[in-house]
Amino acid sequence: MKPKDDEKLQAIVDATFGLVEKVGLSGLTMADIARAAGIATGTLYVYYSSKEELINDLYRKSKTATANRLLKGYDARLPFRRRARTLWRNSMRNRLDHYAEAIFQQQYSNSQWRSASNHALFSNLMQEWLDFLEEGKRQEILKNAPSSLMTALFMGSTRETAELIRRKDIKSDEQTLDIAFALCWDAIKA
Amino acid sequence: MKPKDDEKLQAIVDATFGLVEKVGLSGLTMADIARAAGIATGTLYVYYSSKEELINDLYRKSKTATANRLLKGYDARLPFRRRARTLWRNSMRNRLDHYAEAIFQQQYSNSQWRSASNHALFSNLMQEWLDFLEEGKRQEILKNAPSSLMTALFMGSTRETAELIRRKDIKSDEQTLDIAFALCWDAIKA
Amino acid sequence: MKPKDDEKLQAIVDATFGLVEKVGLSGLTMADIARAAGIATGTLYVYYSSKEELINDLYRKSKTATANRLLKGYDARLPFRRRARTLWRNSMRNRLDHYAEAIFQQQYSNSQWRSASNHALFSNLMQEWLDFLEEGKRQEILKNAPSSLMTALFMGSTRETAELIRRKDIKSDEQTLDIAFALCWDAIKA
Amino acid sequence: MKPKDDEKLQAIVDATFGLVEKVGLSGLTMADIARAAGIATGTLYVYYSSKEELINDLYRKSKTATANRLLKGYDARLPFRRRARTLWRNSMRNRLDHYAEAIFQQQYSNSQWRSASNHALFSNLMQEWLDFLEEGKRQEILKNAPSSLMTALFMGSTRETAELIRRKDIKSDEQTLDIAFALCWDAIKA
DNA sequence: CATGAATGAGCGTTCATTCAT
DNA sequence: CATGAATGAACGCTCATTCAT
Repeated sequence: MKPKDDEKLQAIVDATFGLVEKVGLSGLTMADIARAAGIATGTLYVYYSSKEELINDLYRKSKTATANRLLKGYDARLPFRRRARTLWRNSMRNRLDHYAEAIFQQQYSNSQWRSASNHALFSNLMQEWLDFLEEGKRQEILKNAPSSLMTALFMGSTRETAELIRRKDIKSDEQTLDIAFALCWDAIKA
Repeated sequence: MKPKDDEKLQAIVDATFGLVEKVGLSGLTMADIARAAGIATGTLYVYYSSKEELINDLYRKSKTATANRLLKGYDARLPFRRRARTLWRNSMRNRLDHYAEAIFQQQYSNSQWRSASNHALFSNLMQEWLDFLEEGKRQEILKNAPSSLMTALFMGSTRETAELIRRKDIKSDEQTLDIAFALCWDAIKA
Repeated sequence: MKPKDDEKLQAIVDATFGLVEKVGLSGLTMADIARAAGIATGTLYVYYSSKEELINDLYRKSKTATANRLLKGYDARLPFRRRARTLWRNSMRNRLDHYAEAIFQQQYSNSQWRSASNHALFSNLMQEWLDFLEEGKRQEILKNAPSSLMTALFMGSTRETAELIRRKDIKSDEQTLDIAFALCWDAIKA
Repeated sequence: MKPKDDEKLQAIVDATFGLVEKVGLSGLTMADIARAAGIATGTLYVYYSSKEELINDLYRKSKTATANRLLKGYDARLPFRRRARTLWRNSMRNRLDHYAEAIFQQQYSNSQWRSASNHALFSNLMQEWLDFLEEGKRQEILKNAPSSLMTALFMGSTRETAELIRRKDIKSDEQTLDIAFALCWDAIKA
């Protein structure tokens, strides 16, 4: 008996992220994914029963991986601003180091594939972030504003900073990043 | 593009925006557009030589209309914060009142249709905005930060506020909007 | 403007009957039909929105044509046995002259495509036949047996006789056909 | 065919008949058969080298079993009409008690799988039936008509009667069955 | 100009069959 | 022998584009 091959599954995942970066989520075809993964089209259906399942599973995998990366080095016992900085740096590095995944997540959110179950998943993953915001508000370190606005500001900042670095419009040295974060911090602090 | 019949051209434009709101940019088909505009598919090709041209022209039209709406009531002789407030309110109202266009612009930016010429167009239209930011920085009213970050913060704020109103998560009375704008203003002011 | 082409529609119908005779109903493919009809696969969908619609419409067309052929020369004022003979001969000739249609109808009845609406249609077409049987029973010319059994005997007789002629197991001269019909008549007469 | 494991072979046969009843002959897939039989798809190919072989073998098995059931209780020394009645009852019961097989045989006859060798097989199995008809004709108990017509009448009668009972259109008591058989008998008797 | 029938490459998916384990 | 992952041709169907009318 030949068991399902983890290498092939990983090849499918990698191929799909790579293709989304090149042709966009709506330009994805099962044939292209199979070709890029080095397998036959039919083999795709051994691992995923439909294109929808494949894309939703990829979103789940990607969200989980992103969450882990965002929380890397995060320690609730550290000073609040230091924790904010860690989250900000992690978020920005994640966008730079896993650009294809970031593109995928963004396009997925506006796509026909968005599913309710994955939206709930998103909520779970973001719970720690929302708790973080609430703690900041309680301690009057952060402004008492709707979390959605705070999140938009924070994410907008990391996204645009990463984009500027990608385009080599700004350098990615310590000093520049400190300034960029400082702006974001001033925006949300009380 | 040969605008032989302005009424038909307008029907195509309106039909396309309406369809994007319903089925998304990637769900658009030329047949659907023609049907919604009340013409034959072949006639579409009298006005636009391809789907790509149609979509790019729509993006241009939409961007121009948006720019005009954003600058409505804007007067360079008014106090700076008052001008910022006008731009912020215009931006938010634009998202609420022309939701289909907002959806279209957002999906266009992540799509296979994005063209370099239209990206440049964006810069032209936004020149006034960038001048506005530069003036604020010069007068030390705004932080001296990259304009892209400022723009991200400003747009993130109007987008999320509009979204909260759409979902009826917050009311749209004067007081609430004043608070929402105040947050944004604190974010960018020096 | 180019209107839908009756010739093409007829080509589709003819091609499909011909293919069913060769490869069976379950062996039908849209690509084969298009090829045999001399058109592109996409064109098939101008005339029928799905394979199901095509097959159901063909069944309807075929049943109507069959009904007309069966009733050809039938006159309610003629003697009963003479009318029975007319129906029997028509049924048998129909099977010989339109063999592909007969095959199609038979396979359709046992297939996944059978639809309720077409079953009702069948009832309408057969009403005259059932009335005929009832009249015979009332006049005590026919046995007072369930119509389904009478129909099975009658159709079985015409089907098998036609089949024997097709295989050249028997001749199709007047005398032979008279005997074959006489057997059927003895079977159902009172 | 290598019957390495009779239990598995029987499981395949049972599974296939069961599936044909549910999804029809053209809806059969090797994967479904294997799943229903509790084995792997590859194992199917140990017992049958192709789908065609499987189906043809099933047809052979089914025909043999049917023949045995039809001849059950048949004794050449009994009176002719009594023997006819036994054959008629056996045929009808067979259709009711082994409906899946009856469906299979009927669909097989109109399918792409029909093979010449199995058609010959049919003749062998039916030899006794044909001898029976010839004996009846010789003794001038039966009409001197082509056996194919007699067979069609006889089978049509049992098939339709069984179908009426299945649909609960008629009862299956002794009296009703006696009448149904009487009709058939009148049809073929001299 | 306007029409909509015609086109055919390409889509997501299925499935009989093979073969490494 | 038994397994089930792997294969790829073929399926029904879609759709941007063309073109005869």
